[in-house]
Amino acid sequence: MENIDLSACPICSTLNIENQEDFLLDLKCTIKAYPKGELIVRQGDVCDALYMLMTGSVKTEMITENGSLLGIEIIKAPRPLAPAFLFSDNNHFPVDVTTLEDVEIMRIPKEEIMRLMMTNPDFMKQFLTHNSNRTQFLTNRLQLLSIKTIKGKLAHFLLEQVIDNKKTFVLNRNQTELADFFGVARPSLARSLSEMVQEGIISIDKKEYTILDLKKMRDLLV
Amino acid sequence: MENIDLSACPICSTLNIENQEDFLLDLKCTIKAYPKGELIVRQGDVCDALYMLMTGSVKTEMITENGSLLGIEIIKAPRPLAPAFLFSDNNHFPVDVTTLEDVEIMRIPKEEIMRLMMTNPDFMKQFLTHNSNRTQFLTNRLQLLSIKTIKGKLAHFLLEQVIDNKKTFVLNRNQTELADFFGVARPSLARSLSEMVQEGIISIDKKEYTILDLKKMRDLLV
DNA sequence: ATAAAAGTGTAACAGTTGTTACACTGTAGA
DNA sequence: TCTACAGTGTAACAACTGTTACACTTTTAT
Repeated sequence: MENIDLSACPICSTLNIENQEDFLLDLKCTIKAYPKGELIVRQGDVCDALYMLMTGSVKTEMITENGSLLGIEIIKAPRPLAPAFLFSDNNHFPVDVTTLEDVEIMRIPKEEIMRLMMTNPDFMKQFLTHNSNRTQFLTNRLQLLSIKTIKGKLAHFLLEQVIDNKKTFVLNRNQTELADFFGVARPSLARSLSEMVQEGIISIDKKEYTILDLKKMRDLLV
Repeated sequence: MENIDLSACPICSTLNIENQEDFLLDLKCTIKAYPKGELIVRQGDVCDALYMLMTGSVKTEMITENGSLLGIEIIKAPRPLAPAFLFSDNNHFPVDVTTLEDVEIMRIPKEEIMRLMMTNPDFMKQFLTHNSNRTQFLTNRLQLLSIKTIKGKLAHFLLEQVIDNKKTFVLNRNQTELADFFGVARPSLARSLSEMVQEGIISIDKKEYTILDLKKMRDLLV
């Protein structure tokens, strides 16, 4: 807990370092630890406080009405969980949250967040920006899901991983998790992947993917 | 413009009526009118001001990379358009916005919104709540899209329209728009609808839908 | 009132994905 | 090191959706 680096947190980084000590002391909050592999929040749970992931990582997923899973994202500390839902009229968590390793979570009451925003304009701005970014993430997710073919989804997703023109990258999801993320069946995803390998579009080595043919890849989006 | 009822606006309703006059006079904003059927915002346009829909209605839709449409929502005045994106790091509109009738739109600079939030805690809270509600909407949209069968989507969507146990309701979308909303092909949607009618689950008269068999309807979600 | 446009019903067929099953491989823990 | 177990590759078949086409109806505009 002492070694938390608030400056890495997307909503707290503007708090002055000199204030950080006082900030943490003043803040009315509770910290709780959870072991690896535990379901810590259920879809539908009331969200009346900000849950800040201090250490470790978690995954969030949505259970659709037909019972199938939809992976949403993997969150690494430090970052707040579902900050947007703290203020919504229907303040319930939209996802299940499961720990991927041992984690610590700080629970900050809604009133405290309100107070912080009132007294600290930078915090408010950061909170807004972070929520906006989350919305953008969801919008992107929506776009991915609306692509109808699995190869199309793969192309969209893999092209997104290309940073600085580096065509080799490592994913943090295995095939099963990727299938959940896309909302498709695992064998179907495997089939599409192996076809893309056969067609010389990509190569795969464990979780390391390499894009071999950018043009063919882009064609999959059409 | 004079007959705008700010109290109906989800982010301005807490402004005192006595303030409303001054509020509108003080506010540095511009108002612009657009005719029906015009594309007024393109996906990707920079969003550096809050666009408040004052009169009329618009629809928003997303163009996926394969060129197909995905209808997002229909917005009626008064309501802000895409308020969440005003503060995101990548402040670009995620959707196309097209007018459904003659509209008036007020453009309020980002700085003005910041000022309002600083000076008016209620406004801030409302702004936050509204953005949270938008996120919830997107989450729900995500859930709808992740349902794999068209009948499943229809069941999810139609059951959502049942308010106060009233099993007859009027949709504000025609079949073509509904297909876009679901991200499916129009003839496919028509087929599913006519099958559901034949099976005695629903009846349809123009845009008026009646749920005849709740049990069968719920079974479609499994 | 009438023509043009938009929206709907329907069909045949192709294409893609889901389901289920099973063998195989890699990995982590005893 | 060995043993579970999770993860992967693959196949056959069923199920569902997309595509295309066209007739028909309703709405809109002149």
